[in-house]
Amino acid sequence: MNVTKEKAAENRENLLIQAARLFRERGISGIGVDALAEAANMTHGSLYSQFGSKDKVLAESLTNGFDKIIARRATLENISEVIDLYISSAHRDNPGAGCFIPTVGSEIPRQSTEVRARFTDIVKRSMDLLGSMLPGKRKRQREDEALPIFATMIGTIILSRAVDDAKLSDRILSVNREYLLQQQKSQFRQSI
Amino acid sequence: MNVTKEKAAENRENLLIQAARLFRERGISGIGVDALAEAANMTHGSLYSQFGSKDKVLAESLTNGFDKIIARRATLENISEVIDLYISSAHRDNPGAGCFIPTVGSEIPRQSTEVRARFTDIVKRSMDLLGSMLPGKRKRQREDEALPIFATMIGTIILSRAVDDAKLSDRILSVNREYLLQQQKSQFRQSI
DNA sequence: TGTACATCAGTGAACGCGCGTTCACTGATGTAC
DNA sequence: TGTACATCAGTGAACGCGCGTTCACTGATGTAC
Repeated sequence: MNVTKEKAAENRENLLIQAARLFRERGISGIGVDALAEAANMTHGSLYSQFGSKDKVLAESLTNGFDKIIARRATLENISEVIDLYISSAHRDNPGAGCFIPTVGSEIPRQSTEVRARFTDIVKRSMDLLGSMLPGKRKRQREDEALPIFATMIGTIILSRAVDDAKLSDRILSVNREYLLQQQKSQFRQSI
Repeated sequence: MNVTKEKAAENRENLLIQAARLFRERGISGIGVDALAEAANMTHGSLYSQFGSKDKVLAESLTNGFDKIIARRATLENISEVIDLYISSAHRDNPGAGCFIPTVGSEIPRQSTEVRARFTDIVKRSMDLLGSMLPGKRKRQREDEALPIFATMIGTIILSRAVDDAKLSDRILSVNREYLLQQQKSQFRQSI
């Protein structure tokens, strides 16, 4: 080893950070092993020495990236804050730092067993997190309350990014954000 | 020409049908020109003679495919019927015959100007169609009512397809379908 | 503490393969007279 | 209606390129004595 164990771990972590960004920016089949390695100042051979395959890089970067999103948002307690953050132009315009689901979600059905399992875990943890901010009595009930909100947020970001018309994109964001926030308010009134 | 104009138009139409299916089944970057041509019993050279590029095939197949979905569903008048059809295991399990948005939506931001324009047109026509089934007084208002429903349907199908757990997938479908249908009912009651 | 050796992260050339696209050519269809 | 020619959908070899992966090798770090 011409590098300390510490340095190797640092290189590995750096690769995962770049990979998480690039998969979200360009899609799974839109980024190659060479480009992933280069973004982390590695050779592709070094990437293979660390991970063994592109698929493993994807699997690891999904979990690692999601952990980082959660850590960054640990202060959020209110579902309305989450809705505001998620359905925002900042999120729409920065896929590389945002949620994995709208960026790689439609490629997941064609991925390996391991990648699908990791992705499913992300979905479950998201349901759990959103559910913890909702008023239902049982965990299951809270998750069920979270599901339509979750799906709406995902669909909204996909539409707002795909559309070729800035005004329409802003409209999609604001209409759906207001819809979800309004619904939360009336839900809250009902529960008093 | 070793083929009549009629036969050439038929070949073109056939290619578009196969392309619309394959783009939805495997994603835009997941299917190659050779495979597209082969699925329509063409050579890739013939495809280039007809379309000039993969991008043009995609652009044409988006519009052509969406027209066909609309034609097939011309009898639908009720938003609840649309929700039932869209958020169904049949739709989840047959991406090749379903809506384009959950399958290619996240790849659209990286496509050509023409493809993005075609896709935006599909989004606008979908908003218009869903809006026409909603009670708002003005067209704009009806579209705004349609947007959260539209986004929820898209997000729901993406989640249900991506997830590696049949029970969870079914649950996502049924919870979100019931949510939207229930919401329509209460909306309807309010409007009487 | 000094020496000998094992480890293994990282290097970079090379692999076969499929990608999107080009191009010279074919030959039946369609058209002009 | 018959003949000569233009059209152009379709053919298939070839292009350069990037893909994911393999592999023999390097050499500083880490370890055993």
